[in-house]
Amino acid sequence: MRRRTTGIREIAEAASVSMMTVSRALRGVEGVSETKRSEILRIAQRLNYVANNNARSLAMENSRIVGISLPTFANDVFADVLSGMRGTFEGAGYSSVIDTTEYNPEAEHRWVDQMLTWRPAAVILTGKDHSREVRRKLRASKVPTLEIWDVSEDPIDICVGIDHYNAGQIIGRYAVDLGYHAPGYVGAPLGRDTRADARLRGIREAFAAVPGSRPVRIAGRSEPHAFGAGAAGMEELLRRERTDVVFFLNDHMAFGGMMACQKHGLRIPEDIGIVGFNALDLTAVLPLQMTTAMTPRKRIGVVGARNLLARIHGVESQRAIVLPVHLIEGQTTRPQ
Amino acid sequence: MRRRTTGIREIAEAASVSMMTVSRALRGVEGVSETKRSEILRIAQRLNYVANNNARSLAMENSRIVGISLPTFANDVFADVLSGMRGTFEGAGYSSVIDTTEYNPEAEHRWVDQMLTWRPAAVILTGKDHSREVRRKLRASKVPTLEIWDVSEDPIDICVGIDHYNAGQIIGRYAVDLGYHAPGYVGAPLGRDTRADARLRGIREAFAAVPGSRPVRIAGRSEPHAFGAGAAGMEELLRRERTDVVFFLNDHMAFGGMMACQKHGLRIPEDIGIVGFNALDLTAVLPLQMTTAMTPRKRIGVVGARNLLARIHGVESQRAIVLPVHLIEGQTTRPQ
DNA sequence: GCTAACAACGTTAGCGTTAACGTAACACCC
DNA sequence: GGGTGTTACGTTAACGCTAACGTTGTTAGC
Repeated sequence: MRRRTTGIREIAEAASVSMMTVSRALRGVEGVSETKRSEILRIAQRLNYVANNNARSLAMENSRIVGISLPTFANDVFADVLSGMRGTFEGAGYSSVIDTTEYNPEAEHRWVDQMLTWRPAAVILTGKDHSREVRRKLRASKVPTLEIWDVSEDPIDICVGIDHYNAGQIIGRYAVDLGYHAPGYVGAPLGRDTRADARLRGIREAFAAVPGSRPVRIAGRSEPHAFGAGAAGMEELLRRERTDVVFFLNDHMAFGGMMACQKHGLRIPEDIGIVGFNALDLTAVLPLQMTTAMTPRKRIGVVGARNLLARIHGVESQRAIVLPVHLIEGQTTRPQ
Repeated sequence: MRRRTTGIREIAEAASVSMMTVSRALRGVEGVSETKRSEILRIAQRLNYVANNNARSLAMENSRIVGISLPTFANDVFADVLSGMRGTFEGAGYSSVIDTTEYNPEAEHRWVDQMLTWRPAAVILTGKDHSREVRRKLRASKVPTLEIWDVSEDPIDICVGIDHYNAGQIIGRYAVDLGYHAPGYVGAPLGRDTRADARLRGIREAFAAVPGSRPVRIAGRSEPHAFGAGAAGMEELLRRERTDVVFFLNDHMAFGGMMACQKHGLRIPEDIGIVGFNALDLTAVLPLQMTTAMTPRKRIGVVGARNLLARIHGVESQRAIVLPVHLIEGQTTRPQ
């Protein structure tokens, strides 16, 4: 039985020191003279040494991995959140392992099971709605857990996000104040994206409070591609009944909806109002500035990562952090 | 010194069998009677057993992880490629660990170093251009390696992608055939995205072959957001000189460019032609079907993953696979 | 009734690393 | 010169799991 790969034992032999000294030298912890350390590093390099993280994580009973679960990559929102988080983690020496659930709770459950077998330093989930089992397992594992994008009064551990219901109210009330009274909504099928559902409730609430307003008509599309789904949802709404303002799940869908309106000869905002969500890059280049809500996506990532790092290091902090959403009064709704 | 977590030893004691039997039962390999297997699984469940992948990977000297390196998440192209790959891997019991390099070769190098410490079952890189060290380390590690999106005559191991130079020629020649002769290009700064650079060379080549054509004027933007970058690049081009057709790095940038044209009162396609790339979802909802090139993104993912799996299982296959790109003759260039 | 074959287990020896503890050498201080 | 630190190491025993091989019991075949 022969050794095949070079490990710290081989380095130790080559340097005539103990394995422990090599381990210390490679990790950069104290207890080794600078002379020896640099010699050991040189030898490691020469032997093409590649550390074995599996062995390290086993010995330390915890890995420097942060697991991140997102619903989808096909959404600029999560690209922004990620870019906010990744930098912070990498700076602190953690690697992130990302996966998507495609809005499927079972996939999330499987992912958590799989993730925990790696003994991660922390876990990040999207949203506040998780199966009872997922919550139980994460809490039992004692792994620091961060929930992002949505906020909960009873997070698994800590959470950072926005209040989606309130965001819905904000854009809903704005439309109400502009005199709209026949609202429509185009999003995903109910139950799929619970954050979007919460916003819809906020919008409904805003209109329900006004006498003479019709309830919000909804059309839900589950296509993976936002632009097409927005256009298709708008078409469906147009076929079914007249609305004077339509809210969309996000800006990309809203743009798809605008294109459908244009195709049908509807002028924006004269004939119909359009309200997006998120204030994505797209909205800035349109000839009509879109009415939408600016969500602090990058900040959610940064604040979340920072708090989670503190949590990993044992610092207790605020369990739930709500970041503000700002309305953008654009030109796709009628002027005041 | 006490045991804290429950491992297969605890299960073995509770079930009055050896650790090895538990290991076999949990892994679902043969050598255990069905009666015992189900009993062991029940006990494992009851004891809240969570497998330890670090220990398993250490013992097996290889993990069931596939590392995937992408340039960015802020690009629908890679979301499509990913969705094509992920399904295949998960079906085969592999987890994917995704990271982005943000087009930075050093970040890629660091990522490879980090990845190899996990002893992955395979590694996937984007593009064919990697530092000499990265190539050496991956080859020395014997880890099956797949390069996607671009193709190379000398891949590290295997590759699946499209011929970007040829794709550039295809859209370039199409524009030449339509009679355009003052071309422009809006993309990323040269050297950042080597695939886009190859396409630009193809476009240039197409125009260079035609007498009377001006060389391609270029504008490069490095903003992370495609729509804004496309608009800004177009503005820059308009400020500098007249062009009769503009190629963009991708469809989203092209749309940004179209909006800039509209702002300046330029009609499409009467005053200026617009050519995108990728045939993303967006192009289907526009009132003017965009002239672009359809790239087989999902198929790259599927074919790549399948070939890589074969490679993991020791099956030798074609080292380089080139998939076709189809021109979409839209309405943002003048009719024939 | 003996052997061969096989299924169903158990034993042993690692996998590469680190934590915890031990030790030798030397300095320092009255 | 005895006690007390401090620095720079070394030794030992895990960490949780699996590969390889060994053992036992049962059945089949003649």
